[in-house]
Amino acid sequence: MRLMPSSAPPAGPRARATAARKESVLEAALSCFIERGIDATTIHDIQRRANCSIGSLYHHFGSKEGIAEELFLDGIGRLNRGMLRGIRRCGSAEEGVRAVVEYYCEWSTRNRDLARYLHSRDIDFSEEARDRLHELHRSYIRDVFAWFAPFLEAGQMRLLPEDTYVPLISGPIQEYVRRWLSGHNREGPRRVKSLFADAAWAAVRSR
Amino acid sequence: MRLMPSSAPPAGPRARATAARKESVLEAALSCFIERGIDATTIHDIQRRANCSIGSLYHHFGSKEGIAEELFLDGIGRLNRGMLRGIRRCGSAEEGVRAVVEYYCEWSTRNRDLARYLHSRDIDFSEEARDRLHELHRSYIRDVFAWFAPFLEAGQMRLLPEDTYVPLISGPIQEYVRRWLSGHNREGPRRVKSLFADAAWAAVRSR
DNA sequence: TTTTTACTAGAACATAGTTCTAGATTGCGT
DNA sequence: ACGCAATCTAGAACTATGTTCTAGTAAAAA
Repeated sequence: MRLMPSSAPPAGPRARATAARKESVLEAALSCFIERGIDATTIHDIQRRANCSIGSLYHHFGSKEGIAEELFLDGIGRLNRGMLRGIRRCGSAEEGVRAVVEYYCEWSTRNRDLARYLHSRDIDFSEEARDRLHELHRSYIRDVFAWFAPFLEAGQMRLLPEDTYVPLISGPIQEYVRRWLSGHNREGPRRVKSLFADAAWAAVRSR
Repeated sequence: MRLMPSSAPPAGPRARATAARKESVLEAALSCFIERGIDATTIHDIQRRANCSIGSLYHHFGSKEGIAEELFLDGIGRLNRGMLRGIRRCGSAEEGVRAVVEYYCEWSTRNRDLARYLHSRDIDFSEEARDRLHELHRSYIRDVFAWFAPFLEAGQMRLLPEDTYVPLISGPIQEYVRRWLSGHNREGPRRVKSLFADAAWAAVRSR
């Protein structure tokens, strides 16, 4: 039995081609979903735009819903990883909290379509996808809290119920971005970034 | 030509029956959507549960999407009206802000299914439904701001970009509730209600 | 080279949203 | 009371689309 590097980019040319194919399908799906809506997008639309066959789609994703779920989970994964990198560059709790808000602004502006899609969280995900999502979220939260823990213990931040930090810190900016993406607000998030960063820090810093 | 009271409950027994039928369809649709997801719910499911015919469904709502949109808009309407009633009972800016947070907690707890559905905002709405939603939202915001205006002018609240008040005040509690409804948080919002009310007021009161 | 696995292809199928025509019911004017 | 018009209901027929299935191809393993 031969061991493979588990997380690094897989070596073989076959595996590489597969990954590229899946990637191109997700890209095609995203642009269709944004353009016409999820329901109105047919498998054939995706297939045409991704230049692949029906069989290929079903081989890799199992169903249309499978594509939608993968796109969602993949997007959340990217966002979380980027966020963590941003946080880990910081040297204080305040910097960390502000980084969360500011990174979210930047990321949503740079990845508008994906951000828009991630805000359209459906009831429609399968049990399995929901579980994967929860697991993804839990491990992300674990990492984030691990980073903040020392600052919490050092008394830089208030002690609050665990579940309230995320809403307090990123609730406002998420809501702002959501409104912006769906056309309610004129101004993009960059203009109000520091205002929301201030508010986030004020909500969790110790008094 | 006979004038009708425009918003009051329509008089005729026919109109009453129609309203009841539509209501029962929306109720049936909601329970199906929550139980099986929107996509997995068939028109026939709704029809069976609402005890009506296919023809009737299409006569009143035009399409499955039409039902979903109506349910959404109707829900938002209820929530907004209740919220406004709550706000208008208040006598100060602080009371008003706290009322927003607290009412949202109460309403979401009492109307879990509907709240859950309202959080599943789709990309899939039609242009028309999106317009109606924006109009609904604009008129709600107008009313809320009209109530807060005197307090703002009296200097009880900070002067901020218009689009930021809603996210600052209700962003955190909305995010908390969303997480709770989709199973991330154990505790319902009632326990953390006053914590979020404090934070909301702190974010917008003048310093 | 042979064998096995991973992948692609697209025609055939089945399911579920929608349309359409006919008919029932209600309210109103006469 | 009666009939006309409008509103509403019914469900079979139709169509669009998600999915399955069988066959075939290319790449890795033995």
